Amino acid sequence: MQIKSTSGHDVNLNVIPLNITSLKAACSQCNLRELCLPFGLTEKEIARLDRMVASRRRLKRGQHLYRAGDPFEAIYAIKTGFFKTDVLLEDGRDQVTGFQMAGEILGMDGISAEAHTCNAVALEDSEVCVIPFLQLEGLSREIEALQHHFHKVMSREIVRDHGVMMLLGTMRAEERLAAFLLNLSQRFTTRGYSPQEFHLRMTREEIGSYLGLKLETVSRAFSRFQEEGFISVQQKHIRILDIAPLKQLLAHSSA
Amino acid sequence: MQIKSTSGHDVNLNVIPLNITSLKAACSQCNLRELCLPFGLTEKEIARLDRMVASRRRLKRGQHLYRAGDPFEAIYAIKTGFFKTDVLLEDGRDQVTGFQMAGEILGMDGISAEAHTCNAVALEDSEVCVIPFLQLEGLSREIEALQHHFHKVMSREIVRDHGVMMLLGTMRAEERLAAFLLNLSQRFTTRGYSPQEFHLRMTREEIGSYLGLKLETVSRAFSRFQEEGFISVQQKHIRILDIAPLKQLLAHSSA
DNA sequence: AGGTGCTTTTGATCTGCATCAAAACCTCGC
DNA sequence: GCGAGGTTTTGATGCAGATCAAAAGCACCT
Repeated sequence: MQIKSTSGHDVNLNVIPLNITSLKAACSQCNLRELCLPFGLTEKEIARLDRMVASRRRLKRGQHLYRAGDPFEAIYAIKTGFFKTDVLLEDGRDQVTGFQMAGEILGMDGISAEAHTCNAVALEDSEVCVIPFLQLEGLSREIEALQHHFHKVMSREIVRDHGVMMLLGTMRAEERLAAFLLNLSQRFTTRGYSPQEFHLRMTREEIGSYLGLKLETVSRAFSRFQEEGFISVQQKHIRILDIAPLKQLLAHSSA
Repeated sequence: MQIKSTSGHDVNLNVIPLNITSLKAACSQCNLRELCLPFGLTEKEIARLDRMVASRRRLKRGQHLYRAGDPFEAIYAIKTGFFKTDVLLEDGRDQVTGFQMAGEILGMDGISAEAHTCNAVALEDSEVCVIPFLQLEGLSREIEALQHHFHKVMSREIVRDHGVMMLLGTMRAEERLAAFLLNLSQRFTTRGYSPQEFHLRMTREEIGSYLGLKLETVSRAFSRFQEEGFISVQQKHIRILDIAPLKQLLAHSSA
């Protein structure tokens, strides 16, 4: 079984290629354009999007992109980095509602009330493209493909949330963690990274909060998966050794 | 303790006033237009919406409005009645993802994949307005207020889902039920019905599925609330006697 | 290099909800 | 009015995951 050292492969795990420094946003140059808002647009249309997405914003690890209550003005496309979103109850309890990576859109929760309803925090040094929302609406009244794709992005968020509700409502601890790992693996694959091997940007506590579990339970589930030989865990470094039993865990509850 | 019969008040609980029979949709005539898609539009703009929302559909209790996998063509505005949406896992487990009432929009989950991802079932005889989606996109490219309001409606769905995730991830059984009852009460109020007294359209099992609990736990929580004098329960008829302790249940976890 | 604080792991025990079971109740068709 | 099927309530017991506790590992600072 392939537990050999990962020496040569780490390179594409932490570093997202092509980290352009210039703050002139340029969807047309961006390697994420097939994942992100420009998807399906013609070159000409992307050029118009370029002009609108005027600025970028860099965030250090731990910095907030926005906080619950902040006035809503823009949505954000993640260019590089990794984020979490969380909501807070008055009594201090909080819940991580999602983890977002390159090419994904943040901030759509703010449209309804013209203020953000959750916090978005960078889990590593990150860079986002700022998309002023009124301008996006303006442009999507002119570019049908942009309008349609934006609707799909919002709808995808709703579908994703339903998946999390399913997870929180019906799954047991190990099923939740399996679903979480498979989901990450899937998303890394889409971005051209290894599906088997990746680095978790979040703590066990944050994973637990997202999955509706305590951090100790998350840790135990990781240990269990490792004992069973499904994965290898070294702190935040995860390697999926055998994906089948993880998938099977989701396929039938009674196991 | 006032558990006396509610004889004189039932009238506005089950029957939604103004049940027009003609199948010519007419947002301009609809008493829900301040809640539903036409919100914020001028009379002229509503008239254009009227022309687009060509048809209505009636459903008997138990009938599906759409099923997971059905091709996506339209979204639906609930004119009268009550729905649930649920998702199914291959192994048979399912999760109710929401309950929808008059003025709310169903079907936005289908936009992303051009197919519905959940089932929508009428919990009582209902009527919906069919809004062909491509036409809606077309019209909202022309009517800025319609576009913006539709985005708000989608965003509201995302925010609602985050609330449910919070509930499922961090709350205990009685807190979940309290949140559920307060949410229903709030929505009935918005629609001009009594906030204190209403009729549940769903079974204990459906409530349980939505709240991530078993039906027995839901039943026990109802009984507990009744013992404490917060509410009176007679089957599906609920009367909120003292709203404060329900709210308090949500305010601080340690109780 | 050593120290401080954070994160993770692991163990022991506790508990809220699930599960199993049965009775009561409500609805509807005949 | 009676019987069948579905829904709800209530009780007894079991268990998954929470909680409490402590040690080990790791990262970052001086």
